[in-house]
Amino acid sequence: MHAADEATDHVTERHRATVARRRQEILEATCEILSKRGFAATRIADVARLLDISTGLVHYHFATKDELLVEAFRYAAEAELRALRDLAAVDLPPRERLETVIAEFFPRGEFRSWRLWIEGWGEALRSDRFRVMSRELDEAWIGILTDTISEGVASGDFTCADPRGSAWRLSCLIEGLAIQQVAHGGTIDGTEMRLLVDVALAAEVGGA
Amino acid sequence: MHAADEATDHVTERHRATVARRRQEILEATCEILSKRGFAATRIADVARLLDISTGLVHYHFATKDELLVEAFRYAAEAELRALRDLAAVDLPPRERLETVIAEFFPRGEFRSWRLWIEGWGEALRSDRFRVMSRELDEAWIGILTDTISEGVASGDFTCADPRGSAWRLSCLIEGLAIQQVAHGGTIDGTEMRLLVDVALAAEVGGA
DNA sequence: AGAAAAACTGACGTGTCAGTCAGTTCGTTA
DNA sequence: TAACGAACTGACTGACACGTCAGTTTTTCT
Repeated sequence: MHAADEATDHVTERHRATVARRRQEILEATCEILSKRGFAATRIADVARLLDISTGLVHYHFATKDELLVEAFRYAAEAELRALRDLAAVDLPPRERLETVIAEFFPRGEFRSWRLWIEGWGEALRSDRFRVMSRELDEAWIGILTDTISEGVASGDFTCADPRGSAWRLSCLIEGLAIQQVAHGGTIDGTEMRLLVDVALAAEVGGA
Repeated sequence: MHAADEATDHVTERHRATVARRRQEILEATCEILSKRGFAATRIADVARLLDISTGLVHYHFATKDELLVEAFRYAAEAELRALRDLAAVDLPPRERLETVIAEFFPRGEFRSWRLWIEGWGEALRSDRFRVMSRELDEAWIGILTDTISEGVASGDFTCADPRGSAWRLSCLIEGLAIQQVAHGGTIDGTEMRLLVDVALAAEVGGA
């Protein structure tokens, strides 16, 4: 299920791909390159080489580089959001659900998603399409968080006067801390980050 | 004292500039372009045109584009940090000092600084020089904030068990909210942002 | 004044990369 | 199996921007 595995799979089996399949492969590969090189330094040729296809084929599926990058970002964003939604729907006590969802949001591993979001904010400064996407993604995430908190309040597990406000504060706090960890390279490590967020969490929804 | 004014000044008076003067002009102009176009799309020619000088002259002062961008970022960062330090040193009651410093840190006007920081995080993902700079800037800012809180605790104005932790939480919260305002274009406006931060502030150092 | 140094110009060389296109391979349908 | 169209190739081009450099103008020094 990992990106690199999928890519190699389709290099080894030499069949031609359907449009839908190939598009997805290209989007996946583009995300990979994107999170390594960034938007500006990502070249069509990089994506093509990773999949062992021609640059022409990339243009066969995506008219312009801009379209490719926008679609790739959307592809990653929607996958991430789906994962968060699924976790928020799991049948668990509110506090554990909130824990799980927040844990998923935290930077982990190679930080691929977070690298993309950070890049995305930069693009959003200038591109309407990116601004709208990045914003919608964030608002959907806030919605999930707000609902999870509200349900905890309803069940009496949480104490919180303003779930939406708390959701914004928690989300923005985590975003800021993620920047420290991902972009600044360990000013704050995972453990410290957990501790800092736990204190805020207790203040927002009541102690564990 | 505004960038554009300075630039025009030196177009009208036709004397040649000293190295120090010209360097500063170029850095100022570069920041201007940078916050508008971003790192990737900023061209030497843009900077030259803004100052009405040749591209050759820009290279006369800065060997490579990379050096120019790094220096420009550092120039902006240090100016911002100086402003924050000055405000933190003003002789006022702790709470008002904290208010003033945080107000300066908030996004205002055209968001020039915040646009630069957001861009800078993206660069920091890949460039050691940017990572170090951006990180040092942030740590210095946390230092200012921590000291201001600690002094308030010492004077009995604040109640705070962990000034450094509170400083990190407040700073990261503001960074996250700034992203919403600057990159996402008003998901959260200035007033909402104030309210959200005020609640956190009360939780961190005690109510007003 | 004359020489030397500093500030500055603008045309040019060079490498890069998005996007095009004429042609090729492969799978499917009749 | 022949024909047709979808998937694919890779060489080419046109634009663009960094960095160079030979030469020019201005200032400073003696």
